[in-house]
Formats: sequence, structure tokens, C-alpha cells
Amino acid sequence: MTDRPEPEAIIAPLSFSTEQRAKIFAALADPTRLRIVELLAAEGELSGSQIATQLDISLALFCHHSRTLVEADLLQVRRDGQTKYNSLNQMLLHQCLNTFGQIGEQPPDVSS
Amino acid sequence: MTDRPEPEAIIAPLSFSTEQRAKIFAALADPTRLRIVELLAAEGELSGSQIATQLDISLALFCHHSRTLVEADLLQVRRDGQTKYNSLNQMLLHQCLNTFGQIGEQPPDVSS
DNA sequence: TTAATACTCAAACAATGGTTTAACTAACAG
DNA sequence: CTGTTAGTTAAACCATTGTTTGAGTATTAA
Repeated sequence: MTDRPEPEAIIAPLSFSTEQRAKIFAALADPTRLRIVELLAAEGELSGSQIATQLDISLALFCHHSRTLVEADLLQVRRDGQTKYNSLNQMLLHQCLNTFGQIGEQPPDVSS
Repeated sequence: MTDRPEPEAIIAPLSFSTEQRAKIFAALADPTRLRIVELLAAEGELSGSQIATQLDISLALFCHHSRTLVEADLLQVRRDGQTKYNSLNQMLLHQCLNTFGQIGEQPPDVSS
């Protein structure tokens, strides 16, 4: 084992501030962006042109929304020539959703 | 006209449209509303005045945001006299988050 | 009744945000 | 070089939204 780097640098934070979570939810709050995320969740990795074509939106509109998703750290970008392939940051997404799931874990008890 | 309760009105939908999910995420996208939801997730059931006091916001501001949460069906309201007690629709919340969780179920592989 | 509490509503304002359009850079093929 | 593809940027326009403020309704208590 080599000396391990800072845990924070590799492992995403286990807890989020309210503002951070609100920012992630805001990135998912628009139908167009949500369709982008759903498409990437299903297809895995797609270029901007592929996403624009499959969602029937302009490339400029995708680029506009991708900035919001990247700034929320939900989108990861890999470059190959003049093409940029986008994929989902599933770890961050799951952590954010799980943070919520842990709050009310117990099923609602109807018995008095 | 006679309004009979459709089954959809009673049984929560097992799947969501993109617009429905975007609406729920939009309700969680504001820090103030997210704090309301987090507080209710922790405390269970609170009146509007209690929420406004604990979050240090005006009652009018809570009322304003509660409309958004109610319209997203995330907030359930029970009335007792002049007091309205708010609680979280945990079923809807979990269903919406689980819908996302099912997309990329396999844990992220960190090994390079 | 009067007064206090709990909540709702609406106007006003500033700020943000989604979409389109057009111009722009960067990479590749001929 | 020219032309094409992939992507970015910015302006403009319109719509939505978060917050404050003040007034209004409803319930309860004295």
C-alpha cells in the first residue's frame, strides 16, 4: 500500500450541506435536465450531439443545461478529439439521494 | 359535475413522469424548503408556527413555501382547531428517490 | 364583544432561469 | 486552403420565483 492521499480528495463527502443538496436538486428540477440525466443513466456515456439528437433539442440548449449539471458535479466529461462524452456521477447522485433516504428510514407506522 | 375519487387519487402512482419528478425535485431545490423538509423528517409533525420559529423565518414565508410543497404532494396537513400540523409524505419521497436509485443500482467501481 | 393566536393572501420587487438565435472557436477530412 | 462537424458563448426575451410587507380570515380565550 502506498501512502494514502487525503480521503476527502477521493471519497466524496458523506454528508452534504443544505445548500449543496438544494443545488443538486435544482439541477434535477428542470424537465430537460432530468431527461438528460435519465438518458445518461440508461445509456451510460453519450456525446453532446447524441444527447441533443435523442432528446430532440438543440446542441446549444444541451450545452446550456450541461453547465448546470457540471456545476452541480452530476456530469462527468471525457474528451476524445472534438467530441466530448458525458456520463453521470452516479456516486454523488446516490449519496445525495441516500442522505434523504436515511432520514425517514422506518416505514410509516399506522398502528397506534 | 360529480367528482368521484379516481383510484389514482388514492393509490400513489408507482411510476412518475419526467415532469412529475422534476416538480418534486423543484420543491426540494430551494434551501428554505429543503430545511422545512429536513426538519419535518426529523421531528415528524409540526405546526406552521413551530416550523417558522425553529427555522427563524416568518410564518408568511413558510406558508408561501408550504404551498409549493403541498402542490408537489410532499406535505400532508392535519388540522386541529386553528392549528395546522404538517408532516412529510415519506411514501412519495421514497418512491421518487427510489425511482432514481433503480437506474444505476450497481455500486460505483473506484478501482482503476 | 375585544384581543390574541394561527394561518392565508396579494402586491411589489429583485433576482434567477429556460429557450432561441446567431456568432464564435476547435478539430478533422478533403 | 475549404468545408464540415462538435461544441461553446452571449445576447435577448419572456417567464418564473424567493422574499418582504401589509392586510385579511378563522379560531380560541377572556
